[in-house]
Amino acid sequence: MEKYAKLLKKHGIKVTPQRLEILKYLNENHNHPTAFQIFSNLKERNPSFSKTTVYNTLEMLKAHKLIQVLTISESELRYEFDNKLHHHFLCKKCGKISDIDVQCPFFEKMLDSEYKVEEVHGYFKGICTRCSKEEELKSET
Amino acid sequence: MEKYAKLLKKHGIKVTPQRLEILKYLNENHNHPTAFQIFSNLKERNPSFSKTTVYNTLEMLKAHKLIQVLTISESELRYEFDNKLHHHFLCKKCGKISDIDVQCPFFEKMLDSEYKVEEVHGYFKGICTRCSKEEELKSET
DNA sequence: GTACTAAATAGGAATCGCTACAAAATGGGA
DNA sequence: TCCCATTTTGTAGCGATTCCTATTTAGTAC
Ligand SMILES: [Mn+2]
Ligand SMILES: [Mn+2]
Ligand SMILES: [Zn+2]
Ligand SMILES: [Zn+2]
Repeated sequence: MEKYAKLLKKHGIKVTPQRLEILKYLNENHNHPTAFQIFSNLKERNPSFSKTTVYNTLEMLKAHKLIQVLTISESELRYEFDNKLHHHFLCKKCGKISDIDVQCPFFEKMLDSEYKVEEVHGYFKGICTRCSKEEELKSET
Repeated sequence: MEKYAKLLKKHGIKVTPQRLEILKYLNENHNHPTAFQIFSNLKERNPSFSKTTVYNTLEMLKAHKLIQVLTISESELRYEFDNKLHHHFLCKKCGKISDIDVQCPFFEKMLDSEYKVEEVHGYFKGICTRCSKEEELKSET
């Protein structure tokens, strides 16, 4: 827990129990959770945990580039602690988001372009392995 | 207008005035509009134009892969008629979305992978040229 | 330890993009 | 023309996010 406190201090962010909990949750859950998933999980242990605090904290962590916000879903934002460059795959059937370990080769070029690039997102969408197999089984009957 | 009708017929979609209007609007406005922008523009000429029709039609066009849905914004979906592979840049200041004419080099590889890829999205986010210059001018005062 | 103060949190209301639903309109075929 | 399936419309509803304000917390000075 001390490492999260250090991280926050390093960025000049005041350390609070709620912020530590959110950081810990993101670090231990690499499934790109929604704000609501974070909220409801933390609320279980601390019933007074507030939804607003989750949104405020995520906003602040994002501003300090400590977390990444994914707009891969059409209906809600997904968050992740890991902020090194990688792509994502969204299964349209089960909703699972997987990491794809490649880096955009245009990133460097874009840095030299007329645009001031701050974020790079690579999203693939389709059907995941598990769901594809399930579909095959169904069609065989 | 006849070309839109042909396009719809080719895909087995029944031709209606509303669908033609939406296709025409998307073809003539390459600024990746929101559903609401489409709706309010078409409503000006035809006051009974319905929001639901816009969403239904966009959903149908998307299902037939006639249009692309962009999840680049954090708050709303953007639509475009052009469905050939290209990337996008979102300016966080003015909200403008620009086309970046590159193709994801991982697309082919992903097609051979365990995933069944149906969509590829490449998003860059930051500050556009115009907004960067405006910022410079401000700081010079 | 107490008092003061600014920042953070909690809880609820409000907003907004999108969807669901049912009634009315449309339009092609008998 | 009449029928019936499809489409459109208008409204209500939903869910993710934001806004607002009272309360709590935590740091500082006395
Ligand atoms: Mn990831
Ligand atoms: Mn485009
Ligand atoms: Zn799946
Ligand atoms: Zn801009």
